[in-house]
This record gives sequence, structure tokens and C-alpha cells, in this order.
Amino acid sequence: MTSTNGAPPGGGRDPEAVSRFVERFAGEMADAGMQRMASRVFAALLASEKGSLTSTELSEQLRISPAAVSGAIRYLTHVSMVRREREPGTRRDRYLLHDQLWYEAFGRRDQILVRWEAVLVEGAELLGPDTPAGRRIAESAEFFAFVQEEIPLMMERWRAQRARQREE
Amino acid sequence: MTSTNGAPPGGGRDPEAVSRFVERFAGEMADAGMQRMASRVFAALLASEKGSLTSTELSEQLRISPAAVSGAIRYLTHVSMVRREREPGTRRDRYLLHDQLWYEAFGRRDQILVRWEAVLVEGAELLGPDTPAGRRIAESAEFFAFVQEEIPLMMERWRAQRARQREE
DNA sequence: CGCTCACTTCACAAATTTGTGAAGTTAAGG
DNA sequence: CCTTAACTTCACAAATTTGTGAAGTGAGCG
Repeated sequence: MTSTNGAPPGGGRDPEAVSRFVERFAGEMADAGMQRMASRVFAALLASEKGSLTSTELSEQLRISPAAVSGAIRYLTHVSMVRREREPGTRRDRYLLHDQLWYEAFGRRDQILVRWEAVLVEGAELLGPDTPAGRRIAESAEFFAFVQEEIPLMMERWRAQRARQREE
Repeated sequence: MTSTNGAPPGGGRDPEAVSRFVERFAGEMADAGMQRMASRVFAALLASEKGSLTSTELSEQLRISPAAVSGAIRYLTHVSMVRREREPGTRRDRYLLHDQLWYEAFGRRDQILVRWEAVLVEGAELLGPDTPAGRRIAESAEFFAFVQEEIPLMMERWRAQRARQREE
């Protein structure tokens, strides 16, 4: 393996390259609909040494104002992707990734499905089960109900696979 | 059952109520990150009698310009949620929902996961497998690989369940 | 107790996104 | 072929979203 890819020779981090990764992944998340600053903060945490950073560190690394960090963190904690912790003996907060990272994120998605299903069930009633539109909408509602059942099962399989890999 | 809910007495559609449903569901989709006009057009098609409408019908029902319809349809066809068909003998296009509606939509989501995984794999190499950050990112990549395997299986189960319900 | 530091909130300016009208393109129909 | 209808593209205006600086809040330290 050469040093044109992978970890740099010295074993240290190449901040420039890490930043490119952060911005690249944040870009993907933003494309998928997540707020831009929230995406950047999340990506920065993901690429951070310990999976946690302080507000000041985020502000400096991403070149954004403390206010922007605050806004992003508000969103990320709201959707349970990040946890806040006071750094003992200081007046600094640390923002941490959840360890069961994607578990949390998907749990949140689930909430969306609940709302969608509810609206669709109402719509299906409105149109009536004897109409094509009513049936179409009812089927959509059933699909989202189905997915809601499936996701926890899927996450359980992930947890199991993860545990297996860890003990190898 | 009373007429305060469900299909109206006459058996016909209540355009006012249908419109409320359309806007309500479109709102949910928009909240989840989909373009607003695309959401509205999609919802209108979902609630339409035959699962298809012409550009003019969409334009009138949603009170938007033909240009807006055009833009929304461009997006929806791009992501395979809607199909375009020329209405024979006229110069009108009809826009149709795919019959395997959510099947298509989820297939598209899959594409996103492919890209995310690729970026993460690169990031993991960059940080190195001997670092916490590298391992964290590698695990994320593995998670998305896992989900990519799971989704087709899940959709297959949905197809099967659907088929079972239909023949009952 | 009062100062200071770390973060948050707020009002606003900048940037981006969105939808429109108007002009352009294509194809059906005479 | 010329007209016209149906849709698309484009440039721009409007609306929305986003991020900032400045003021505010409150916890820790002296």
C-alpha cells in the first residue's frame, strides 16, 4: 500500500484530507434532505478522534459561528443523533455521537412513517374503500405499516450481526 | 357510519376534502425532504380517480403554472415515481403513478445508500483501521451495506404479503 | 456576590430555492 | 406547410431558508 491513499505515513491525521471527507459526507447527507449545518456537524463528529467535540472545536474546524453550531446541535439532539454532556470541571459542553449511531437515526425515521400512515388512513376513509383512489391510498397506508414492523426486526438483525463480528 | 367522516353520502368525491388530504400528505412528504411541488403533484396523483392526471388537470387542481407542473414531473419521473404516457389521439401527456408505487420509490433510496457507503469506505481508509475514527466510519459503511442487502428482502416480503392479501 | 466564560436566542442580512411569465420547441390537425 | 395546442426552458422576482453578529442567560470561579 502506498501513501497516496489510506492513513498518512506518520500515522497522524491529515486535517486537510479529513476536512475533505467531512465536507463530502456532509454533502451527501444534505442532498438526502438533512439541514446543511447539521450535516456538517454530524460528519465532523463522525470523523473526530473520540466521536465527540466541543462547541468551540466545531466552530473552528468548520469555520462557522457559535450560533450555527448551537442551531445544528439543537436539531441533532432533537433527532437523537447526538448527545450533550457537560465536561466535568469546566463550563464546556461536549457533543457525542450515540454509540448505537444508526440505530437512533432509524428510530427517528420511524416516527415519520407513523405520521404518514395516519394521514393515509384518513385519506383512504375519505375516498372510500369502494373507489380506486381509496384502495390505492389504503394500500399505501398498509405499506407504511408493514415497513414500521420490519424496521425493528432489521435493526435487531444488525445488532446481532454486529455482536457476532465483535466477538470474532 | 355518519357522513361526518368517510366517503360523502352521494358516493361522489368532495373536491374540497380531497384537496385538503392532498395538501396534508404533500406537507408530510415535503417535511421529509421532498421538493414541495413534486410532493403536491405526487399527492394529487395518489388521490386521483385513476392514478393519472394530465398536465392541465394538475395545473388547475393545484393552482400552479404549467411550468411548475413540468418541473415537478421532471423530478418525479427522474426518481421513477411517475411515468409519462402520451394520451393516444391527442397531444396531451398523462402522468401515471407506478403500480408498484413504493417499490420504485424505495429502489431509488437504495441508490443513495450506495453513494453513502462509498464515501464512508474511503473515509475509513483515510483515517486508518487502527484509529477509533477509522473504525467508527468503517462500521457506518458496513451498516449501509447491511441495509442495502435488507431492503430487497423486505420488498420481496411486501410483495408476497400483498399477493396473499389479494387472493383472499 | 459579581465577573467571566460558554453557550443560546434573536433580529436581520445574505444566499439559496422556488415558482412564474414569456419565449421556445415539438407535433397534431387542418 | 401553416396553425395551434401542449409542454418545456429560461431569466427573473418572490419567498424561504440559512447563518451571522449582538445581546442575553446562567453556571462556575474567585
